[in-house]
Amino acid sequence: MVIKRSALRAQVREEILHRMRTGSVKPGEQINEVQLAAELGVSRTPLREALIALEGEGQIASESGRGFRFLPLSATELVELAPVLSTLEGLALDLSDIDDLRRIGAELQAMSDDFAEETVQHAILNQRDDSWHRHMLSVCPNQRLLVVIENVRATMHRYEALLVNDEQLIARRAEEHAAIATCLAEGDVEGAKEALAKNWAGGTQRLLEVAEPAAD
Amino acid sequence: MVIKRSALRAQVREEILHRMRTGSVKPGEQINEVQLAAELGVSRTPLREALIALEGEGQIASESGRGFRFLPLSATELVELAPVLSTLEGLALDLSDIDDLRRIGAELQAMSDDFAEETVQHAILNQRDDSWHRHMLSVCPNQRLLVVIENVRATMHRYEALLVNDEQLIARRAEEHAAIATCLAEGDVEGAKEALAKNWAGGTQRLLEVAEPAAD
DNA sequence: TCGTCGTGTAATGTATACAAAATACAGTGG
DNA sequence: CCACTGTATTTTGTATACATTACACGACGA
Repeated sequence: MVIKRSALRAQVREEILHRMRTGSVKPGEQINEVQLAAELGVSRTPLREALIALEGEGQIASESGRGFRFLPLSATELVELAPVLSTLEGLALDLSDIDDLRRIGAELQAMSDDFAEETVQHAILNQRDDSWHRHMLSVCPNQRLLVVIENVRATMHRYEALLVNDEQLIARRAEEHAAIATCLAEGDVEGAKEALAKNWAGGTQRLLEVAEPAAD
Repeated sequence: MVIKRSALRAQVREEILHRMRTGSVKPGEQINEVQLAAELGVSRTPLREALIALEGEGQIASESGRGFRFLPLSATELVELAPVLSTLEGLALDLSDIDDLRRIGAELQAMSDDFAEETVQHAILNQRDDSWHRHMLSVCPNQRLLVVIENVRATMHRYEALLVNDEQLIARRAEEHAAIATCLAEGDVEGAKEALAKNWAGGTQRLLEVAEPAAD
């Protein structure tokens, strides 16, 4: 086993990301370094390092002399991100070996059945959604593309706190994923890309419906 | 005028990026913080902050306990990045207003003529290449897409030091850009996307030819 | 001779201290 | 009463000091 003794700044970064994704911080809120550092039980140094790393990743904003602030949620951002992501994942499918996709398609079908299972925590659900897409992309040979996709997805993760346990929502996700998987299993890449685009467009749409208050 | 008193870490970040792009640092090289900090005339704090920011941007690597190192150049990376970039820029064209593209196309034609001018420093040339593409994307309404594109381009910038003043190279670039511009001016988006893909594929190909030693 | 262990040195990671900026606020003048 | 200015306080940005980890090197034993 590879033991990675993670630095404090890595742990702090994870904790901040976690708070952003569980909605325990107000988007757009100003960050007080001393306060947050005390809260996390570390000095300002690793905290600032974590904040700067997140800024580089586009997850946090800073203004010189004025410190850091969480990025506000914006309907525009979400709407803009969807076509980017579906295009990139579509490219990933195009670059993948067709036989690999057929094989993976079958596995993805089994996974999408899990989505229809009894009610689960939405955190778990998002995690499954993640691993589903990751599994779909696992046969794509273009590593750089996967990195870019991961970055874009990270940006969208900021919105996941808006999702609640909505039965209908869960059902639709299961349907959509099943549709994609079926296309892949049949080797119909074009159909899968189309279904993928629908999946992302629908996903953002549902988020927007839930999140009226988070106007742009 | 908006005066932005840039923090030290921002200046340091710029300087490091500059060194990476002018080839004055060895790719893959380990970074000695105290040495580099002394060289830049700052303390380790803003230097480390700049390094961490660059790490978040994917421009340098770090291993906990082992510090920072410049990323090695890799032929694979370059090859993988080309389709990502051309796909994204193609998407940008798809999302742009067709009339805007026609107008911009004419302006881009004029700009591509400049590429054919008398020999210029390759730094200047890259700068022009940049502003050419940026101008092409200026009518794309999807701001997030532009951010993602900028990130990918930033990664490719690490390779620009490999380019030398090669007449043939310059000529081909001028041709390719002119081809794209012509398509846009005629409102032929599909043709432009095709030419774009050729441009990026060709660009990376030329880099690879020049840079045999930088094997993966 | 090779491998292992232990020590010393140099590097990174974190905490604290200091400096400089931005904000809040009270006082003054109109 | 409002606007402005100067000062106090808070907060960020940078430097330095300390702790801890990784690395190099040499001694010891097999």
